[in-house]
Amino acid sequence: MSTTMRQVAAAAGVSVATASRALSGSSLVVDATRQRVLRVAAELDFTPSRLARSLVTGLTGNVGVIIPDITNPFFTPFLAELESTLGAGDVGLLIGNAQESREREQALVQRMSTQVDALVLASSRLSDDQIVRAAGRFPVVLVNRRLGADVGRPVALAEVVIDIEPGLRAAVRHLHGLGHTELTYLDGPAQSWSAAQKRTVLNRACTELEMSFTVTGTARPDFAAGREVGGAIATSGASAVVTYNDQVALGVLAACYDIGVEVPGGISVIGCDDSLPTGLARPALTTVACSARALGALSAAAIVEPTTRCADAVSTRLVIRKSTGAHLSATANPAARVRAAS
Amino acid sequence: MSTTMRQVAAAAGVSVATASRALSGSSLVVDATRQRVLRVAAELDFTPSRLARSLVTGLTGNVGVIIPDITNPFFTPFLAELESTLGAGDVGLLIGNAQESREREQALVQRMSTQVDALVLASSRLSDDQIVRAAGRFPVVLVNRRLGADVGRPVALAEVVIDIEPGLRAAVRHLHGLGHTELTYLDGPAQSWSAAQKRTVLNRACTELEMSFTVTGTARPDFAAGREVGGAIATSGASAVVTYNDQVALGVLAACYDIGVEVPGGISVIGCDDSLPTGLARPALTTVACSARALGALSAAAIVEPTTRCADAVSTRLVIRKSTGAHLSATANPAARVRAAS
DNA sequence: TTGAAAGCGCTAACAG
DNA sequence: CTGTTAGCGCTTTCAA
Repeated sequence: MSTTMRQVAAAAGVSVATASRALSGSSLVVDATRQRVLRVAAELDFTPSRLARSLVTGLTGNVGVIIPDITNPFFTPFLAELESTLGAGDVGLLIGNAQESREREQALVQRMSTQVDALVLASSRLSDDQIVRAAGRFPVVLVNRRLGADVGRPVALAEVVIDIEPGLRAAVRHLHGLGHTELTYLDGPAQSWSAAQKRTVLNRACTELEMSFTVTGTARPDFAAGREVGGAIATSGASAVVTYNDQVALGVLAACYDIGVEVPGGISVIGCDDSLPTGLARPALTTVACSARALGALSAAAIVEPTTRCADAVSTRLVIRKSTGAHLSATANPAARVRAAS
Repeated sequence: MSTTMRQVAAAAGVSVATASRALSGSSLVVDATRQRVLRVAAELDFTPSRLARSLVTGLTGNVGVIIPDITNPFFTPFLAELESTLGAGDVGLLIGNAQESREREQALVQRMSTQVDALVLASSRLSDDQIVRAAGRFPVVLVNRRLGADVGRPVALAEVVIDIEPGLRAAVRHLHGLGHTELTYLDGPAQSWSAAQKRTVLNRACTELEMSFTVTGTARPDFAAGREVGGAIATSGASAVVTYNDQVALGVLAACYDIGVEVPGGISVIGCDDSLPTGLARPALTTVACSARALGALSAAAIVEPTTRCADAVSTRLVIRKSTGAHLSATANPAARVRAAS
């Protein structure tokens, strides 16, 4: 065991109460005493036990964050921002990786429940019910997800979402303006709220512009998954694809390259997030930009000052680069888009 | 506050001690009683306080992990593996992002010290001294870093490293066999132990094969940094580059593409880690493969069974793909490698 | 300004 | 098998 406050108090010739006050910077202790206690504490390499302190104060000083997949590069800047913002206020982060599993996520919530002051659920795969129940035990910040309209919203629940509609609508308008009459959406995880959200918005936007709309699923929202299905989409007659995120789009780009479909000549590709470093995608990816860091900052704010009970949202906008272009061969045989070389 | 064990005990008509025993699955309680306690606990939605339990047992059930940059895609599979392995044994993970700063890392160690059973320091930027001191307070697993030979090794310290030498040597031999007579190493963070390690090994290997060796630094070990310096290297007469990691290599590839230097025609590029999904790099990247997940598994093992005090290591091997090729124009003007188009 | 004492929620002897 | 008792290390009344 390490040094306890009792030892410090003894060594400094004061009571534990006084030592406690001195260490916590209370004004109810005369300066000379404080100095002495502090010096002794330093000499003894004393670190106060958070556990004991938490037990009596009821505050732990850390917040839990649960994400579906720590391997997903969208979440790491989110976490980094959350951590640096919160860390400045000396709160620690307990990070849980739910691995896209509801059971695992629930287990993590359970496990964290007694050692955090608040919980951030990012892209949660839990049911509305489970979330409401959690929010009954401690403050919850729901990120990139909104509760159904029918459930009673608990007081201790904040929602931080991505306002995807403007960006996504701009994307559809952009494609429409380029002469595309159809759109394929390469979807994300089945349980994902934001995937459903994107589906809905795209569907509506396409309907309004009289474009046909198709949804195709992927196993996981990553490069490999995009690459797996990208080829089939490119050769199936699709002229424009919007993907769940940039990783998937990158995979589609790679697939197109593999089979010799030109982008944007043969097919236009639009990603989501703008999470890729400049120059990584070839051609440069047109995408619905949305800052993961901003999402993290907003989430942190929702914890620090739970004043604003209204739903916060980070904005999105279309960033047009080189992966989208005019729809040239509307009536041509899809196979014609495949270069002879392939 | 939530339900306490005292309330459960009262409702079940037993003492707290019995309730505690029933809940912790002790065999010293008759089955009927246990059932009753368990039922009541479930009804009251009771979750035992980890804090209180930890305070008395001295065990927290969580381990801390500190990494220099959570945004670095090498660490996320490492974390994922660590978490899933450890999580199976019901231990929680406290993750700290040191942001490449020694001060911040030390602060995290301090903060975690009273709420973890062990600490994993990955690619630590701390001084040997600080690490030894930490290991004096609780078990430490040092990952991708080794203490200097002169410091007294504490008992509670395990080292898990990457055995980079075989892979890196194979890389140099590979280039030598291809006719390259010089090698440029694009280095990682200044404080990084593994960067120094790579420098040393490459230098030695080059000397042995009578190849000239140059080291160039980057700001951060990521794509953007690689892209920034990649162009200068490609046009400066270098015929072969080994990078600190795959992200940097990817940046170099992008830079070469930008300025029109062919890979491997104009320059050969070798990465480290093999962390990129298949098909991401164009051309496919020759790399010194090393599994971050294996590193995570080994680290987890070092915590679960601290039996093996010997240094564990994950192996590396050269994976030859398409980014390395014969050194064609040994005497030609470097500028000649730049395509006319650029 | 300081100290003594109570207690946060739980576990672990020790009796019964 | 079960209850009583004593703390784990700290904060916080309440007195002095």
